[in-house]
Amino acid sequence: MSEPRKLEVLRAIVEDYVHSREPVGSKALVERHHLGVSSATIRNDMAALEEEGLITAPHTSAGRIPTDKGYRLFVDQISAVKPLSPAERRAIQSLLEGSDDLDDVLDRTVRLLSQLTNQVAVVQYPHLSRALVRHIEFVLLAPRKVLVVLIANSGKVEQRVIDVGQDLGDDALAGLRARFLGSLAGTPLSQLAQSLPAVVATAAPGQRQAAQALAIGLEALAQSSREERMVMAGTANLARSNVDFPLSIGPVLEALEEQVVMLRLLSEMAQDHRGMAVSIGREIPYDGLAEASVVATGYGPDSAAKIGILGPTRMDYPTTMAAVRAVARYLSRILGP
Amino acid sequence: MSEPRKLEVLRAIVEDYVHSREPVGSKALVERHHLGVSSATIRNDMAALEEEGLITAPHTSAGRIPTDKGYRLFVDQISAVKPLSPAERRAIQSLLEGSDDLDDVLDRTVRLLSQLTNQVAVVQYPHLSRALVRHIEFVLLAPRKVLVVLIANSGKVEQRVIDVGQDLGDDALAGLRARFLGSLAGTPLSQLAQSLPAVVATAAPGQRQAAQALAIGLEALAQSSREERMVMAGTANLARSNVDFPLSIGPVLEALEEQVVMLRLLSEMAQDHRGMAVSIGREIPYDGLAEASVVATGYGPDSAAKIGILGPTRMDYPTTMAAVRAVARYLSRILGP
DNA sequence: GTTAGCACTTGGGCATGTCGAGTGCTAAAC
DNA sequence: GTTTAGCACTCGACATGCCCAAGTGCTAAC
Repeated sequence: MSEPRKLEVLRAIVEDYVHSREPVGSKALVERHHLGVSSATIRNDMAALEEEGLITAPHTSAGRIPTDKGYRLFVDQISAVKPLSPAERRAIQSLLEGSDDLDDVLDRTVRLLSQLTNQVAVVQYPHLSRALVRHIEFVLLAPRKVLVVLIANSGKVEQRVIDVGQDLGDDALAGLRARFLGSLAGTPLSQLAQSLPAVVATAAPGQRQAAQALAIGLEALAQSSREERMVMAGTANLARSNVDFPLSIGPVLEALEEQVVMLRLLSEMAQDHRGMAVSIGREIPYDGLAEASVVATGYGPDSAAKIGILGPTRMDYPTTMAAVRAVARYLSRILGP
Repeated sequence: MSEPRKLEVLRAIVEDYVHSREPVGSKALVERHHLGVSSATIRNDMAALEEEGLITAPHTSAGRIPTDKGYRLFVDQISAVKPLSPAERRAIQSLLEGSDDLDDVLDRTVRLLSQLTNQVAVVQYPHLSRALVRHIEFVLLAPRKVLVVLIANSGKVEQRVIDVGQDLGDDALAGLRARFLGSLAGTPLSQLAQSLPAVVATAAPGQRQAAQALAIGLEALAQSSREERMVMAGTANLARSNVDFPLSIGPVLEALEEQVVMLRLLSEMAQDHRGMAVSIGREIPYDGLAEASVVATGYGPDSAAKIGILGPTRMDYPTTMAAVRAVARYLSRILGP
């Protein structure tokens, strides 16, 4: 019983099963693939693979299907990332060019990726922790309500309405703005919290309370831009692969809607030597996604933010990985410096 | 055959069917409701109702289920909007208080509404057409790239990066900003387009090109804040009511994702005398939503923006309408002046 | 206008039987 | 030692036939 052939059999099982959604038997295998041995031999190999926990039989006299572990081995050792078709490359290129607004780019990107893969696509907003303060704006909305706007050099804008706790004139507010902006322009968002007290201390005593409130508002903004967000597209694809989620897609939709879950998941995925991160089935520490897999990769300057797809474990990993990687690369290029 | 009793029969059919999801027959009807007549009489009434197209039988020897038209009559003439339970009122109140950031309020609101109704909840961002220009900010990102920020008195912020087409210093940009802001502060967003050319005309000839580009950017921002957005929650509820969407929920998810569809739908729904807007099944001019109903109502100062839910036609309209209305009222109060 | 009674329709559930795919095992062949 | 052929066995998928309960529509009587 040769080891290479066993892997070959696993590969064939994964490919056939992904293609047909039906448990694949020994006979069908020798017919569809020219393995050069008889079905009986394959049966022996399959028994060994089952012994190792790589495949399993849904019931006694059915073919075998890959387990999570089987997919894992397949992804790690067997499959090669398929190149995209020229048509797909063109689609990516044409769809992502001609727009420089961040929201817009990300929106187009997820839609594209979901169409390309027929799965649910997700993309994290780029991290801003190493972004710098570009501009600060205070706008008086009502006697004590101030709209605080924080603009980063990345082009990201965060805003919030806060109650300053004391009446404040336009002039006083402008003065505070100048004070804050003068001290903080160019400060990394990540260090904003440390720098704020010093600024507050320089404010006139009569404005101290307001200055304090504004500082808290700014800190919250810097915080909330580090606390990430994501965009998503293609949830309708889940319905198509209804059959692949035995329990119904409810829990999956819940997970997707609870963005915190997805964001943590994406953040914690480790990339392999190819730069791809793949989590399969129960490897994902979230019950609702026990039948799902996530394929993701980093993008942007330091590859800190992730883009990826979520689909059933029974998925065409090579093609999907190729699409994710290609889209991530184009996205990096567009957002690039 | 009395007309009032026929309506009563329709009411009973709708209520039972919504409750049990099973076609309801004449015998079960007289048992569950004390109608004071025999099943044979009910059969006659049902035949008449079917004649009028208000109910239909899935197959020969099954009970009847309401048609879209039947639901419509039920909603318009028979049902009374149920009052919410005190617990629900409390839930609404406690969940929506303690936050003044628009995004946050809307996010909490949809989540709440989707939980309350067990349906998909959607809410339009408030219209800004009658909002006024509060503040304008230009930030130089790169030699020719300017981030244009438009802040309305409603607290809404819109931003975009534009290419001004010529190199511009910080000082020049500040000058342009003062010029724009001086002329436009307080202008309704809806009239921004008309006012812009005059401002551009006052710019120094050397900055004319940039001023023009900035004006176009501002106009686009005013436009894009009228072009509305929406927030959504509770899509997982669709999976629960899987059975009610015979074809699968795919098309429904597609419609929801294609926000343009939902926004048009919400905008075009007319409210009835109670202030509620209900679209049932095929009344919705979108094939994917043929099995769905939308219950919505306006909120905010002029009730221009809508909040509502989407679910299967087989839904508990009275309770749902009550929840939507209650949430809309609380939301109006919170956003109110 | 209402009721009782009855013949008729029909989908759903159930038991039964058959078929085919697929397995595991053993013994022989290479 | 590995591969192959053969065979008994298992089990789900499918078709068939059957019966039953629910429900209808109609007619005639109240």
